[in-house]
Amino acid sequence: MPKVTDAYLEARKQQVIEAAATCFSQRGFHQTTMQDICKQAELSPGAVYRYFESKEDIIAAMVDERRREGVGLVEAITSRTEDTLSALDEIAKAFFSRLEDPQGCALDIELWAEAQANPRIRESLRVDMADVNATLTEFLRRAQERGEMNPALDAKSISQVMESFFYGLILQRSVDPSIEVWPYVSVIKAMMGGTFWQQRSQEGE
Amino acid sequence: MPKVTDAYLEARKQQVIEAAATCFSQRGFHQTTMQDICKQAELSPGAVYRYFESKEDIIAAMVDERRREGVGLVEAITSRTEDTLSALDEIAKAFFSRLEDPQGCALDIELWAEAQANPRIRESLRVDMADVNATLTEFLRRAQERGEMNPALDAKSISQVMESFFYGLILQRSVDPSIEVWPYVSVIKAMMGGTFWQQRSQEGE
DNA sequence: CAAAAGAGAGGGAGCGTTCGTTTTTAAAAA
DNA sequence: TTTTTAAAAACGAACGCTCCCTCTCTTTTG
Repeated sequence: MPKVTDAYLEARKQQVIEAAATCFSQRGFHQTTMQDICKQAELSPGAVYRYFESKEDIIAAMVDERRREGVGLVEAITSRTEDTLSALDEIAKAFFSRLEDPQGCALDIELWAEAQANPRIRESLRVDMADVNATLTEFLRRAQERGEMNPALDAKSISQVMESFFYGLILQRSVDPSIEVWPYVSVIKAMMGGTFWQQRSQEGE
Repeated sequence: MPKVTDAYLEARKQQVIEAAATCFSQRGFHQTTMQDICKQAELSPGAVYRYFESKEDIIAAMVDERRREGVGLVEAITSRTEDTLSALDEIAKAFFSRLEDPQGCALDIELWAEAQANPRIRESLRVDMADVNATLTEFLRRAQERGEMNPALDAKSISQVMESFFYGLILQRSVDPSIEVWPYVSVIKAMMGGTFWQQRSQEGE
């Protein structure tokens, strides 16, 4: 009879996940201790273990949360924006605005490393990346059909290169945060604009 | 009087570093134990600790080794090849051939994660990446001066984008090894060719 | 033969996790 | 409303285990 609301339980879970995310981004998965997470969450070990079975369970929950956040992004934009150029612009803006969150970037990098040896995380990440890539690829393919983009290039590969623009900058900025985003983006625009659309190759920037 | 040759000592050190690299690429830095490394190197803990003061010391030594390997690469190519296009081709070939080494790629990813929380590794990596970027930037700048490339774009940013081509593919292939390199490279070539050189924008691939 | 090199059991610390206890909760009883 | 009550939730000391590293002893070396 004395049972707290589901919302309360959910809030506690969130509390742990957020605390874990903070710790993980600062010290990495395997260097943060349960004590670290407990202290950050202001909860005792006993309480934390009511909500998660193990440390690995917390990692996985945190990954799934980040996954849910990111996946719908490209889908939402490509489905509501019909103009190719402005859709790509929006996608770029959405992706690169994630660079403003250093904790999120640090977690992403930590995640890539963890995925190497942890099949559970690896599979989560694989599905996530495959989803994003499939959506983007389909969008580019339609643009090619409409004659807006060079049809000689493999749409899937183009998506992969576009994703690399983003992943690569995350990595480089994680080592040297002084790297400016804007000049980097203008190079991308020049590359995209000059190659994909059959128009004059010089557009300024 | 009973002292083994310096070459012998050096060989033992190498033996440990290589064993560590194997373990690290399979299980990650913090999940491989000293016992793992000892077993892989076929040496006892006592022997290993004659050559390295700590586990962290082994990690750092391994990083420095990889660093030395990679740094001279771009420098060698840009200094000996005067033709811009063929130099870029060679650089691309050199970089992407590193993808053939899955252990090396896994180590790189592990390293990026480790650099987040480990200042010693971070600094190593930062210097390394800055060196490569500086060499590539200087090369591109000269090409711009010669009028071979669009001078409106920031050479340093172009270098960073080019590095992203490589880093991004390492990451994507670490999660999904079935990704093909060749179609990816042909997209890069289209992007580079169409934008940087002032010539007809359509070249096939 | 004496010093260097290697072996490997074990110390000490710290980790993830458990579990007996205490506190809080919300419904039932007064 | 106020009091009671029993289950849920939280606490935190401590367990067992594993890890890094040391230290003594043995083997190898020139």
